[in-house]
Amino acid sequence: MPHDRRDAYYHERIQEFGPCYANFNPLLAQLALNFVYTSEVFQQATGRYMAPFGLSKSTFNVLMLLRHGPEGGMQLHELGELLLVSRANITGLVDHLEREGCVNRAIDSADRRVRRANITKKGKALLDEFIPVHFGNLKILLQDLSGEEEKVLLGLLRKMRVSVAAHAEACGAARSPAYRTDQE
Amino acid sequence: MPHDRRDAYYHERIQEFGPCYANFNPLLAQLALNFVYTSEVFQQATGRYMAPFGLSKSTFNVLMLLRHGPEGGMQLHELGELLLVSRANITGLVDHLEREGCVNRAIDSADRRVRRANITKKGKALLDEFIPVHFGNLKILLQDLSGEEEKVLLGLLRKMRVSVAAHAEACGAARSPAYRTDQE
DNA sequence: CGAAAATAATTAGGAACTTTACCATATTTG
DNA sequence: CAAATATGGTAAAGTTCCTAATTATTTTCG
Repeated sequence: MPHDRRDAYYHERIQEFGPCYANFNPLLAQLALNFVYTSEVFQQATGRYMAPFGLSKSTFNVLMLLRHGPEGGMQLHELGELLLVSRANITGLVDHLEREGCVNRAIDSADRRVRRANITKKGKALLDEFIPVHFGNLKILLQDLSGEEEKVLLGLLRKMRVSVAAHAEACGAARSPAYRTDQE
Repeated sequence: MPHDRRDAYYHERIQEFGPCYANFNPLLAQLALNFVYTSEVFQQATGRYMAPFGLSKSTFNVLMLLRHGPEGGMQLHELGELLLVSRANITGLVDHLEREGCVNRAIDSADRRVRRANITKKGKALLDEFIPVHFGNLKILLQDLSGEEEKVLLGLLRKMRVSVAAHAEACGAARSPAYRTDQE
């Protein structure tokens, strides 16, 4: 079943080795290891062609949310919640994007504590330039999956995420720590 | 289809917004965004309960490879290749694990350039303690997926990884940069 | 109303991970 | 043996992320 060396190391011995443990479930074990591994491979490949555009996974996420999110921009606070990072971190990310002119901050007229981050023309132009490259590369990278497989994978990823999010509290892994520490 | 706000933002407008772009494929776009998002949620949840054991995604990967990898340990160089990180990075990771007594380095008797990293008793004991917790938590986190779904997901993740790895070169995202810079 | 609590964002300080570039040592090759 | 190659390590730097403390603003409620 495995197709490369790292997967093979995990696979070969986990079957005989696992049963010593309580809670052992070889399928879950393989799934977790392969999920992390696949995400490393995928994000390394995409990161490689993002870098020349001055984008990283995080800054791309911010720009995509601002572009596809609600009109009028988003509160930094809200961005942080969606991206699962602390407010301190989102401040830094927006600083970075602001320095490059892709985003601006505006004080919310209704609540002056709030800063709304908006994507600028330059930010949109950057996405306009990057996204076709991204889509083209995704088509290449994922070419061995059929459309049907992509659809199934997308559905399972969503289901997995919802499950993990719903049950994270049950294993002491509730929410972003940034929102835990303040609130109790 | 989407089950949360971040996914919804992407989903709602990408359909109408995407067609402006060359290469647009809404399925691939959703797949990429959801893959990254799911991996953030999953790794945040697992990271939360790993931390008290002094483990991170990277150090856990190293220990798992040393435990399940070949007898006699692995070359640092080989570890780096498997984990897709530079030699400088693997040096640091092994330093860290060595400081904590979970790993030791031994000079290879056949080739004295080579250091072999081995997992120690303490490292094994740490895994012995952590893995049952990990498996228990995985069972909780992924409880909304059926066994069949887990099997399908595992298969698709492997297929996706092989595809990405095979075609990474075709979009200028060949190998770990560490192995590119030195070798040409 | 006005004091206390809550909320939004920032700053400061620091840890972890990662990279590139360079260096030291050991091996292989011609 | 000299040159090229291979393995590891060190140094400097950047990114991402965190916690804790601070500032400004708004909300709550006695």
